[in-house]
Amino acid sequence: MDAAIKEISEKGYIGATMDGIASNAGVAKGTLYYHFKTKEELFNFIVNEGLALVEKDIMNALSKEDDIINKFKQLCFMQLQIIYDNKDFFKVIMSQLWGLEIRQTELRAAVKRYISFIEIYIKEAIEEKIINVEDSHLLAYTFFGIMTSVTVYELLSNQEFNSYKDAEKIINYTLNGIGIKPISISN
Amino acid sequence: MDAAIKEISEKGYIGATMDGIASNAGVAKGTLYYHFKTKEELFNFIVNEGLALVEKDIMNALSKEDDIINKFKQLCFMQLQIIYDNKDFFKVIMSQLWGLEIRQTELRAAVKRYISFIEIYIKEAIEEKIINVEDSHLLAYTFFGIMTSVTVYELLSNQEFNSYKDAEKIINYTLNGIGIKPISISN
DNA sequence: TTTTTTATACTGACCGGTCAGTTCAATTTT
DNA sequence: AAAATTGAACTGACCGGTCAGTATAAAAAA
Repeated sequence: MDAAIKEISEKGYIGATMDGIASNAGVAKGTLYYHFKTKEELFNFIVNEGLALVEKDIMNALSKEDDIINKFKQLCFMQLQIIYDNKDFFKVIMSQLWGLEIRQTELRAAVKRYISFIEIYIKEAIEEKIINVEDSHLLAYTFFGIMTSVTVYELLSNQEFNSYKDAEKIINYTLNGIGIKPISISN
Repeated sequence: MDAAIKEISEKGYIGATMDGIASNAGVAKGTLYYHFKTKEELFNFIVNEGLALVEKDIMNALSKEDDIINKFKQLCFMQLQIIYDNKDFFKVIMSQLWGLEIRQTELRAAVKRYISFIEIYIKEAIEEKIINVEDSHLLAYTFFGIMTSVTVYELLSNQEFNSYKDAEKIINYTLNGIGIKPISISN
């Protein structure tokens, strides 16, 4: 699985070869086809398995926290931490999110499920009125965008993402914005 | 150019075929190779030309605005508008941003330039103290992440992005966050 | 105990299709 | 006349998927 994630994160789904994945994993190509019928099946397995693991991780950590504000802050922090710890996996997700191939449509469905999972916590925070936002759906996606920008940051900027200091900055930014009065452009 | 963007946004760089792009554009393959030496050259042209156009657009609009707060709000709005109007182009960018191929490294350099361009306006706002943020660099990337999440939103959520109403929400969110007191997790 | 069978995991050479890129004579545009 | 475009045929590298065969450990039969 690690070998496939690495290969696909570097070369994309089509660019990644089964030979490459196999040699990267230290097995023969035949072995890959013994376990997975097709390249696509291997890909789907990685995606679903990976996202499920992440969800489990988050659910586990948040169940221990019962103060809702802390729960939400913890959610932000974990999100950043998980993306930071699984950069290659998220590169695979991000690079394959677009496009019209079947595997991509399926990937989107999986990511959608994941974002809905995040949205649950946002809704919870809205109901308890600790968040002054009304559109939980749009916020969940914006939230996702912010969190993934970490991967972009480290990929483009030469600076390394400082897991703690930068996470704090981003979280505070998420919580309070940049501090300009609200606007109204639609009327 | 439109034909190539559409083809690549649907099938990815490798998945897109020169035959497909040609027939999509209503020209012969030979014509493509008359103008561009290789597929990669065509890709690079699209990326650089596209980003340059966007930059020009933004610079033009912002030069007409001299109040710095409005300038910044306008920047947010334009960013959303441009992404909304050029979804396919941004899909190409986002899908090709990751990975280690030469074209991808070059694409990253181009996007990096673009984000630096955005950062100029953020710095300006920081200097004028209309923004209570100190790390313009990190903010510029977060900013980029938020803006691109619009594309994700429309791709995953079934709802269509309502250009004005949703843009307002996102901008207000960008400006003021979700309204929780700042935290301090690093110490 | 020895032999045979079965199941599971793995191997890697090979085949067939795909596609970037080439070539070029003929046609159209400027 | 020169420049741009066409379209069709061709090449060759590359890669997903196949498959006959290997290894081996455990169970069943002798």
